[in-house]
Amino acid sequence: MHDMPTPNSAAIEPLKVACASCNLRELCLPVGLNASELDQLDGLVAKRRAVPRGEHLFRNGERFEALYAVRTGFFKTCVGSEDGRDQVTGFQMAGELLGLDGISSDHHHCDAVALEDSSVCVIPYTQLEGLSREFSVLQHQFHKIMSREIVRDHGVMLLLGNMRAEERLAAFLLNLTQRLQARGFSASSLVLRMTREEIGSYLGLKLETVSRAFSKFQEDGVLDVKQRQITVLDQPALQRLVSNAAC
Amino acid sequence: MHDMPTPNSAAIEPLKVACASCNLRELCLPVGLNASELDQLDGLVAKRRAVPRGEHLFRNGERFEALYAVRTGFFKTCVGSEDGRDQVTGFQMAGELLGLDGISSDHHHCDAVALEDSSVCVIPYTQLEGLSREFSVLQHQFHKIMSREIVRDHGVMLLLGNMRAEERLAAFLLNLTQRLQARGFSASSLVLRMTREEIGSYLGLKLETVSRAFSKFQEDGVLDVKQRQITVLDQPALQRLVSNAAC
DNA sequence: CGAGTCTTTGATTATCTTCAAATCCCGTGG
DNA sequence: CCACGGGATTTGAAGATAATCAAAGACTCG
Repeated sequence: MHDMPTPNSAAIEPLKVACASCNLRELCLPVGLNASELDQLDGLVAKRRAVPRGEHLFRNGERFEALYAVRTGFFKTCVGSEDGRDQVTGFQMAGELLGLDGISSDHHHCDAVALEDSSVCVIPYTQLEGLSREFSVLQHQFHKIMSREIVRDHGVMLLLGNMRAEERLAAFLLNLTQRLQARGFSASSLVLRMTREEIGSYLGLKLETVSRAFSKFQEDGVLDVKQRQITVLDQPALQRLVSNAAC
Repeated sequence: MHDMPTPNSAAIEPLKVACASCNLRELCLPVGLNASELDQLDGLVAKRRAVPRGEHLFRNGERFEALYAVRTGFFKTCVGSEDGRDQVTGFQMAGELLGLDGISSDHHHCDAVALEDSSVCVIPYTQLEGLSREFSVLQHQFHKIMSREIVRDHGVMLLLGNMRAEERLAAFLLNLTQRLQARGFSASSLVLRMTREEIGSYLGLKLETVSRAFSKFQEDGVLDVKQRQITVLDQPALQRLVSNAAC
């Protein structure tokens, strides 16, 4: 036994990470907290965990103990149908919370997988409940995050229920660029961390259909597509596709 | 002006309704509370509101003030795409909570419409946050309800993304009968409160497709369909359809 | 009883999936 | 440094599923 994290399992780092100095604090759980409250939250978020690309942060059925805030990297969550094939339910980037589904039954209801080398803050759930009984701002922020997830899911249901392939892909790309922009990245240039198949699973499409939609956007001069390197050339065109959905 | 509720607007009844004596307390927010806690929750849930069939309980964009627990009746919630057509995101029956989407931004993000004459308990949200800071059991129960909604939504995403028409309808009917059974109704006989179009909107299908799926189930002896009166004749067949989905 | 809504059913069409094969790309090891 | 291997992506052709269009029939509510 030695101190190095084993290369093939998610390493636990007992490293202290201060929410107070985290550049994600305006996107994450600490929104609105004052200095003293931040300090107490930091006492709770004592652990960080590294998750190498391709590894699970947690699996469907595992006991739920903590929420995870993405610090760096990129995740997908998927639920599995009983026979094996699965549905990607979301992609999570820095500042977003993973594991909310686990509260309902003390067990996780989906898999969370890192799509690139990532690290997360571990937020022990019982302690979070305790602290949010003390600080109404934290309580409210936590509730807002859960509610936002519900609103997001309803948006995905609208997408899956009413939109056609190209409209779905347009909505997906706009959503991604918006979130990247909120984190200081370009609104027009992005590198996809997921495969066509994972995009397809999220959008309720087969990978070939996703690929064809990308090609169509390329032909139409809406996107420049170089494998996973995407440049948005005509954002209004994407917007129009989404707005005119289900006409 | 007179005391009668106006027939075309949801009436406000200042009637005291005791959670403590409500036969839904094992399905609703009060789960796990002791007598004294129940009493305090009752102090908060002071109002009941009647919503006639076809009326809105709240609308997309309205200010969010309170959650609503369905006391009697049946609701649908829908989100609208920008152009007009909308997606039903859920059907709610007795003991289920409406309005959770509103927490995220202090405004409702969907419409809630009564599908039959209904009544709800009004739960002022700020007060609920206050009380759940005092009672950890209430707090946890509330979190579980939000988390359960997220898990449910992920299930719908799986349905919309991976299942074919008949599989979707089977999953829908099994879900309905399970919830009705939990409320003491028959697991094999039910009256649909929604139109084929509303079912279709929820399932991402057109009303004709829903109708054809019902006819197919009737032919195959899986269901007896008399308009909205449905009898499940072969529940295992429905289960198989759902389990084998996306093979 | 009648109007209007809801539902069913048939025929045709659009969209997406499936199957298949070629190509691209990245990391690895020689 | 370059060739190789395997996963990822693109593209084409054929087939399946659900949408659309259309019309008739059934039920509900006033």
